Amino acid sequence: MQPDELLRDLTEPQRAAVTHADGPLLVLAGAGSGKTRVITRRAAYLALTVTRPRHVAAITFTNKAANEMRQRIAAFGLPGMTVATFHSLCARLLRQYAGQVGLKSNFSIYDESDRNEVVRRAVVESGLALDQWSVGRVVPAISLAKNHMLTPAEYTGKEVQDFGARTIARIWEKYDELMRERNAVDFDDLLRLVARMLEEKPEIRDDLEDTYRYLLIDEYQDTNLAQFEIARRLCRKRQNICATGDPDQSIYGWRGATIRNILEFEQHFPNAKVVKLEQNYRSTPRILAVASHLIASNKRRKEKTLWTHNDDGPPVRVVECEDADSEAEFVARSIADLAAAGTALRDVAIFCRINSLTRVLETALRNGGIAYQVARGVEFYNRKEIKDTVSYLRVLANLDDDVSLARIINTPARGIGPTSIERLADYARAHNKRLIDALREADRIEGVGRAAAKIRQFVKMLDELRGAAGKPLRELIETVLDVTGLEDEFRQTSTDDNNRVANVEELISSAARFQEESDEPTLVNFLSQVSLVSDQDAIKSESGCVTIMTLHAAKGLEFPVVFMVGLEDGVLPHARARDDPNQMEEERRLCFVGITRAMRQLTMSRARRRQIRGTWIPTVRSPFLMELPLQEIEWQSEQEGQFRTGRPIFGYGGAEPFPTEQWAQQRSRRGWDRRADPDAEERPRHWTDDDDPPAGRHGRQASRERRETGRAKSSHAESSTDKAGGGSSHGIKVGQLVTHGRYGVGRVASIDGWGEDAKASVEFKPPTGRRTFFLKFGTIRPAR
DNA sequence: AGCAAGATGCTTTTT
DNA sequence: GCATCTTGCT
Repeated sequence: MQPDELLRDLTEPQRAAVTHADGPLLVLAGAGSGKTRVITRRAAYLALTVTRPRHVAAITFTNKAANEMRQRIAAFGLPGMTVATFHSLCARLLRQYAGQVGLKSNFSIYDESDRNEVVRRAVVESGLALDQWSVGRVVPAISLAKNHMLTPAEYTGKEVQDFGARTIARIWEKYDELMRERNAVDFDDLLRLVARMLEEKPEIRDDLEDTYRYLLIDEYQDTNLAQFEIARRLCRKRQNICATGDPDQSIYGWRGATIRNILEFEQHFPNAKVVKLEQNYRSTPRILAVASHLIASNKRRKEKTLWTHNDDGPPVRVVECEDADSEAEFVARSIADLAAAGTALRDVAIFCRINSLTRVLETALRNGGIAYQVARGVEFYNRKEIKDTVSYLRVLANLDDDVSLARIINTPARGIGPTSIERLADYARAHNKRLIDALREADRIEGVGRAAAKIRQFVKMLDELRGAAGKPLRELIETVLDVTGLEDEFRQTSTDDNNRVANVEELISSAARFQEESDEPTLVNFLSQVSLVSDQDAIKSESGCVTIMTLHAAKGLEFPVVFMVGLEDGVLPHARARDDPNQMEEERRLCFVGITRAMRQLTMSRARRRQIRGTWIPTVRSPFLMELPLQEIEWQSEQEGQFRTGRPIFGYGGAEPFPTEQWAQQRSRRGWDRRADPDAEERPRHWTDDDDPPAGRHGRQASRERRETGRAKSSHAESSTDKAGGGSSHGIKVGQLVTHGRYGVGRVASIDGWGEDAKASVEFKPPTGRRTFFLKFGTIRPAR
C-alpha cells in the first residue's frame, strides 16, 4: 500500500493529524468527527513512512475500541503493531518485568469483589470495625489516592491531623501487604506499578521507549494521573505522543480521570501541534446546535465549533410529562409510531442517567409490545458459575491466591464450613503461611477435627488438577469442571432464565479461541484476559430491538433516534453533583454526550413527578434544559393526558404544567417575578459579567461573554435572572454576537437607552441587515 | 446446610 | 421500594 492512499479521502485537518510525524500532537476530535478513522490511518501512515509497525503503539480504554482499531489496522496489512488497552498493556509489562517490581509473573488480577474481600480483611487485621470502615468508604478513598500516584505516606502527609486519612492510610498499607502475599494486583495497581517502574527503572524505560517509538492514545480526556505518567514516561526521549480526545466528553472524573490532562496537554508537551476535527459526520445541524449551545456553558473546555454538511432533519424536542409513567408511555408510543413508519428498532436508543430509571421504561415498552434490550453493567464474568470456574483456574495458576482458594474450598459444597475455613485462615495468619499450606497441615490445626478428612481430599484433588494445568485450555477447563463436581452442580441449578451450563460453555469456547489466536496461550495469560475483559464490550447493535442504557454506556455509540429521559434537577444533573461546579460541568458533559449520540432525531423528556425510593415527589426541571437554544427546540407539555406544543415557563419547575396561583404569589413575593411577556420567558437566564475562566489559563478570548454555569445555590430560578427587569444585566454589550430566533447570529452595533427602554441595534448577515430590538423583550440573546 | 426474616443502602462503572 | 447481603434459626 502506498502512503498516499491513506490520505485520499481525508479532509484537510484529518490529513494534518495523520501526516504529522515527530513531536507531540493533540487531536481535539469533536463528537462524530471521524476520530477512529484518523487514528487508524495515522498508525498505518507512520508505519509506512517514518517507522515500522512494531514501533507504533495505539492505546485505548476499552477492549471494544482496541478490537475495532486492531481490525481496521489489519485491513492495511501491517502486522506487528501494538494495539492494547492501558490495562492489558500494563498487565503484559508487569508479567514481563515482574521480578524487578517485586511480583511473581503468575500474579492474579483481582476484580472489584476480590479486592473488597482483601480490603475487608485489611480492616479487620488493622483492628478496626467493619461497619465503621466499610468497603464503601475505604475502597474509593484508596483507589482515588492510587490513581493520583500517591503512596500511603504521601496520602497522610497532607493531613496528618486527620484521623480518617491516617486510618485509611493504615488500612491501605495492610491491604498492599495482603495483596503482595497473595501475589495479586488490582486494576489500579496495574497502572500505578507500571508508572512507577518506568520512573524507577530507567533501563526498562529505555528499552520500552525504543520499542514504542510512536504512541497514540485514545480518549485522552479520560486518562487519570497514572495513565498520564505512563504515557509521558514512555515518550520521554522522542516526545512522539499523539493524544486524541474531546474535553467535552470527559465523563469519568468520579473514577479519577483528570480533564486537566487534555486541557493542559500543551503545557505538558511543549511545542505540541494541535489539530481540531470539527466537522461532524453524524448528526443534523439542529442536534449540533443544541449540543454546542449547552456545552458552551462549561468553562473547563477547549474552544471548538462543530459543524456539518448534513441536512436539517426534524426539530429537537423537549417533552414535559405529568409523571414518570406517562413519560415512559410517551417514549413507548413514540417508538411504536416510528416503527410503524418504518424505523428499525435497532436504530432507537433510550438513555438515562441512572439505572433505576430503566424499570418504568421496560414496563412501558413491554406493554407496548416493543422489543428492547438493557445494556446493563452485569458482566458475564461476574456470574457465579464463571467466577467459581475461574477461581479454580486462578488457584492452579497462582497458589498464593488465597481469595480464590477461599472461594473454592467449599464450592461445590463438600462439608468444609465457614468455621473450618476461618480456623484455617487464622492458622495461616498466625504462622505466617499461605492458606494452601494451612490446608496441607489441617490435621494439626485445632478445631478442624471432622473437616480434616475432607480437606485432605480437597488438597489431593487440587494436586491432581495441578498436574493437568499444562493441558490445552479447553481440556483443562473441562477437567476442572468434571473433577470438582462443578459441572454436576451447574447442570442441576441451571434454569431457562439462567443457563449456567451454557454460560460455562461460553467460557470454554472463549478459552479455545484464545488458545488459537494468542501468541502465548498460557493459562496465566488467559486469566489475564478474562480479568480485563468486560461484556460491556459486547453491546450488540445487530439485535432488532431498542437499546436502553446509561449515558455512560452510550459514549462512543451512535443511533439515528435517541430519547433522553429524566431531564430533572437531581437526576441529570445528579443530586450529588449539585453543589460542586466541577461536577456540574461533568454532568453537563454527560448531557452533551447523550445529545451528540443522536444522528437524526432527538427527544429529551422530563417527568413532573417521579417515584424516588418509593414515594412520588414533584421534580424540578433540569437546569440544562434551560441552557438549550430555545429557538431550535420544539417544546411539548403534557396536560391531562394531552400533549401540547408551546413555550415553557422558566424558573418554574413544579408539578403543574403551568404556574399555579400559589406559585405566582410566591414568585412575586420573592421578587424574582418577570413580566408576563411570553417572549421574556425565552430570555436566557443568569448572566453575570464576573465569570470569566480562571486567569486566562488557556488563552481564551477574554472578551467572550460567558454564561454562569452554576445555579448551584438554589433549585429555583433566582435573583441573578431578574436583574433583567432592572436593566443593565441583560448581558448584552456592543460588539457582541447575539442570536435571534428568525435572523440567526448578528453583531451588536450599538445600544441606546437604559432599563426598560434599552434597545440594541444589531447587524445581521445580508439580506437581513441591521435591525433594532428592545432588550426587555429578550428576542435577542447572546450567542456563544 | 439451607432457608427465611431482618438489615442495609442506593450515580455513573472503560479495566 | 427493592434488591442484595447478613444473621439467625432450625
